[in-house]
Amino acid sequence: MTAKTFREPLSRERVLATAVRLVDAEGIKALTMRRLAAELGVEAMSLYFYVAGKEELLDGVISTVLDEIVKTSDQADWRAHLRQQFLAARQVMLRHPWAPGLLTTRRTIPGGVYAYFDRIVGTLVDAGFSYHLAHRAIHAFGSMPFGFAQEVFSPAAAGGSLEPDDAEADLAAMAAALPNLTAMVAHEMHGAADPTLGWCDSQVEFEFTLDLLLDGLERYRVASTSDSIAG
Amino acid sequence: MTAKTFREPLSRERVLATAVRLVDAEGIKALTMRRLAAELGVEAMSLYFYVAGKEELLDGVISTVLDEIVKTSDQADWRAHLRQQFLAARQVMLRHPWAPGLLTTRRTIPGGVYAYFDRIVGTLVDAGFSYHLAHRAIHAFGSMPFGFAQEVFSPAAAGGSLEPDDAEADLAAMAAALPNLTAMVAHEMHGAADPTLGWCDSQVEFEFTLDLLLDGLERYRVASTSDSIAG
DNA sequence: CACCCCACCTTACGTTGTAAGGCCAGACCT
DNA sequence: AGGTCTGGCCTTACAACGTAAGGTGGGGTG
Repeated sequence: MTAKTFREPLSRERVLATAVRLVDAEGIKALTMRRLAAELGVEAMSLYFYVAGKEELLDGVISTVLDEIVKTSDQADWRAHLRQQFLAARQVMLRHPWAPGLLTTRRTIPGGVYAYFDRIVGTLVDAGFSYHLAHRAIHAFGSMPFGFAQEVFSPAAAGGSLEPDDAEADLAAMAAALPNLTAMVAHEMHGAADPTLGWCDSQVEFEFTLDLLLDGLERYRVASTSDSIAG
Repeated sequence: MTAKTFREPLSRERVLATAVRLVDAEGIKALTMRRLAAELGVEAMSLYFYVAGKEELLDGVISTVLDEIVKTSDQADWRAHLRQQFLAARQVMLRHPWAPGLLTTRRTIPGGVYAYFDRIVGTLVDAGFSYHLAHRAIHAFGSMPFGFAQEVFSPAAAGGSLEPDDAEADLAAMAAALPNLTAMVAHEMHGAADPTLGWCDSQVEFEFTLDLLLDGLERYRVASTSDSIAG
């Protein structure tokens, strides 16, 4: 009877969850107050009862996404632990490719992030890091705790689609203008096993950079602890 | 005579330069077509003669900023060379704190960036890097060639101002909830020589991360060259 | 003198976020 | 039962945005 007129009552969680689904499906540009309201079978102004405004909506959206990173690693070694943690975060970001771009443009740090970093610092200190080195490590990690690296060469994930365009049209001209880059691409494409992955496997790159940082930090950690023993 | 009515004719360069100055002064939000036109003593639609639209304007703005990175290092050692290069880029980004955020949200790579990266790859290959390792290095650098690291903890540079707020109000509660983070802050603040710099000197952090990456890559380079000799 | 076209302007439309206030069903009190 | 309150949603309205369409005027060229 009431099937036509009945409507699931709104809630902050429902608004934010719907917003995430909307952005997943149609991109960040599609997230307007009116569009989101329509998605919920409601008028735009009704959202303001649960969200202070557009800015707070966006904050809530990234908080919702970050809350998906719940994986608590079972690894004992600090390197393996953080590695597993950051890779889990990366899986979340792959589900929401727009999230990194949104996160970096937000000027308020969403709630829960501090607790997240507190656990990371705890892991480092427990492993023998000084607070000073832990601080450095946090900075060095950059956005990797959130599961993404600054991929300047493929910002297409932020919204639009990457078109190959007339890439092969003037390949000769490109080779002349950019000799090193074209040589590199040629070398890397050659050994590519799976062409569907493209010549640029981000997963491998992500792990390489991550290990580079972890190994480098481990070296500092060992050096500092042996210092304190020797000196 | 014509001082009242005379007006410097528009040009793409003048439009973009004025846009950069406007964003420097009033933030990215202030960059609207009408506002920029007013800044040039002109109507909004006149800009479309020199810029296809808002998106192309933004692309042009970051291109203009990136063009400021012209410093060609005189260092012979690849590490010192790239270090000097990236630190010079950082100076540019410090002049335009909004640029990193804008760059990462753009979905088209601005012209000139490829040439820039081509030179970096050339530097690496000349230093004995394989194309494979050079590729890895490019990814590992992330946004550092552009002079900035992903600073998740201070996205305030993107627009708003960071207010200390009631940070000291419930410090005890924070210490309980975030024991590791508060301990780290306490330790780091203790040795701070210049309190005006804050306890978190980004310059030092930037260089630390940069050296971490450069040293790590150097290790890979040496390992690969000794491999090719030994094997 | 007629013409044209470059560079700029006028007008107008659709869309955005959101301020201000209305409306109505159910809860609650008397 | 009737009056009042109020939480939850809607209506209306406005300023600002990007930009499509077309006008205009003056200097250069035929």
